[in-house]
Parts: sequence; structure tokens; C-alpha cells
Amino acid sequence: MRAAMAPIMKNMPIPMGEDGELRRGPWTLEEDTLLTHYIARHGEGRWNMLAKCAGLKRTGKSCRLRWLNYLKPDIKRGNLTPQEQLLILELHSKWGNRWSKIAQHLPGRTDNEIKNYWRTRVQKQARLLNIESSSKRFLDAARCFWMPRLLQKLEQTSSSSSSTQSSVPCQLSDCTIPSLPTIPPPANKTTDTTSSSVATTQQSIYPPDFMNISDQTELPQHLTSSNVYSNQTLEQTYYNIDSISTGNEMEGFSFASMSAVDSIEGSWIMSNEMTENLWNMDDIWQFRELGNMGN
DNA sequence: AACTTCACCAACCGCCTCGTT
DNA sequence: CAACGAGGCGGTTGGTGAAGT
Repeated sequence: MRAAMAPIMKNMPIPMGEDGELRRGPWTLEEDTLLTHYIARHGEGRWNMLAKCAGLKRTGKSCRLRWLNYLKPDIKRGNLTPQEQLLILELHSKWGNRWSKIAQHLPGRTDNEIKNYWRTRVQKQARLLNIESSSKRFLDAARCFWMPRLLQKLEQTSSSSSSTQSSVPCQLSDCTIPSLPTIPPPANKTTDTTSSSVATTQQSIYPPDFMNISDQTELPQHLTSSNVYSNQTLEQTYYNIDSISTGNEMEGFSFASMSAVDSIEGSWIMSNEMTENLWNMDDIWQFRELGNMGN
């Protein structure tokens, strides 16, 4: 961590040298236009040179970042789809914080975006579970509860069968969970009218070996970029993890279980935040009990 | 309505790698 | 082979708008 970062003033110029000052901070529309037009004519690369030739008072690095993370035409905007979230979870479990490598499998998404997603959403879940997000325990938890939950949501949108129940076997250290708790459909969500109206029947969208893709293994078909981006309905229906989970997790929650959880681990924190989380109390109980068994 | 808290994300930084001289 | 510069990467910060009080 930097000891003392100088406050970045908006568009504050910094000394550049002989021919002017370098700008920093948010990009203006004019700068964006300059950069876009220049790259359209001359292509990317040689960023320092590019910055000068384009008449931008920015560092080459800044130009590159702006282009790659924002201006590039194929940048995909909007919240990550469940498929993309799943893919991130799985790839992160394989590669760790190799954001650019992960981003290569999510066309249109930048490493910066994925990194932000991880830090704001995923690490939040880890915090609430009192687990290091980089630990094996959290990976187990993600695999056992989070991924299936997302997959269930995907299934719900792609199948009209309301009785469909996920039964993804998953491994937590050395114990196996035969099936996952059923997630009730979103309760009375005004924005969620599509999940029950999708009237197609199809087989399970995830293969049995989904949880074990290796470096040599092709990505699951449903998680390939073409599929990820072909399903606009899904994207419109489920914007992000939080919105998926924000529903009636609290319906199964009791203060008795809360105090019990408290008694297991004094540091456990229960807050309103929890109610908006992916992990309902059943999940937490299941995970924690399994974790104890593993110890 | 005013204020506070929180989540998101654009943009920065330092470090590392790689290619060129 | 060393020095140097450009580009790439991951970590971090701060601004902003939304949500909550």
C-alpha cells in the first residue's frame, strides 16, 4: 500500500516537461474523441507516441487504459450475467487474481471490471462468511452454494418446469453434499416476470464435470463466450448476484438460528447486510457444519 | 429535505516482463 | 549482457450516485 497518496484533483495538471502539462483524472469527451479518432486512423500501440501525436496531454499508460477499459468498441457494458459470474468464480479458482487471463474468457469484459466485481461482490460474501476470499474454504463455499445457486437461476430461466430441483454434487474438502437446498422463486419481484414465463424445456445446462475444468479442458459450452452473449433474456432478467439473491432468503431465517450461529463463532456478524446476501442461513449452516466435519 | 453510509467503478500507481539497442 | 523504454498487470484509491436514516 502506498504510504501517502497525493490527493488526485479533478483534471489536475501535473508537470510534463518541455511541452506542457500532463492531465489526469476523469477523461473529457473531447479527449475521448481525440483518442478514438486517432486510433481509428492509426491503430493501437506505441502509446506514449500516440498520446503526443493525438495531441493528448496524457501519459501513454493513461491512454492505453482509457482505450482498453472504456473506449474500445467491443467493450460490453452493464452488469455481469450469471453465466459470466459463474465463469469468473470458476476461473478465479483456477488462476487466482490473474484478471487479464480471466478476462480473456469473457469477451467484452475488461480485467479491471472483473477485478472490481471480485473485490466489491465476491469479497463481500467472503467477509460475511468470515473467510478469506482467497482461501480454500471460500472456494469450497462458492462451489457448493454460490455456483449452484447461480446455475439454479440459469435453469429457472431456461426451463418452464417449476419442479426442477438442482442436485449438483459438490465436494467440501473430504465430504460430499448430495444435493443443494431448494431456492424458492423470487417473491413478488416486480422486475422479475420473465423467469416463470420462459416456456422452453431443455436438459440441464451444466455438465456434470463443470466443477472440475482443468487447464486442458475446454470451457463448458454454456459458458463459452458465444453462449454467454447470445442470451439477452438472461442478461435482462438477472442483472447481478445481489439482485438474484435479494428475495426471500430471510424467510427461512430465525433468530434462534442466528444466536446459534453466534454461539459457534463469537466473531460471526449478523446484520441487515446478510439479508441481501447470496448465502442464506441454510447455506451458512450447511457450509459451517461441513467445515467443522472437515476439521 | 438534509445528512450519512454504502457500492460501484474509473483511473491511478508501482512493479514486472519483454523487446530493443 | 546490461541498460533502457514500452507495455502489461494487479493493487489501491477517490469520486459519485443510490440507498438508507
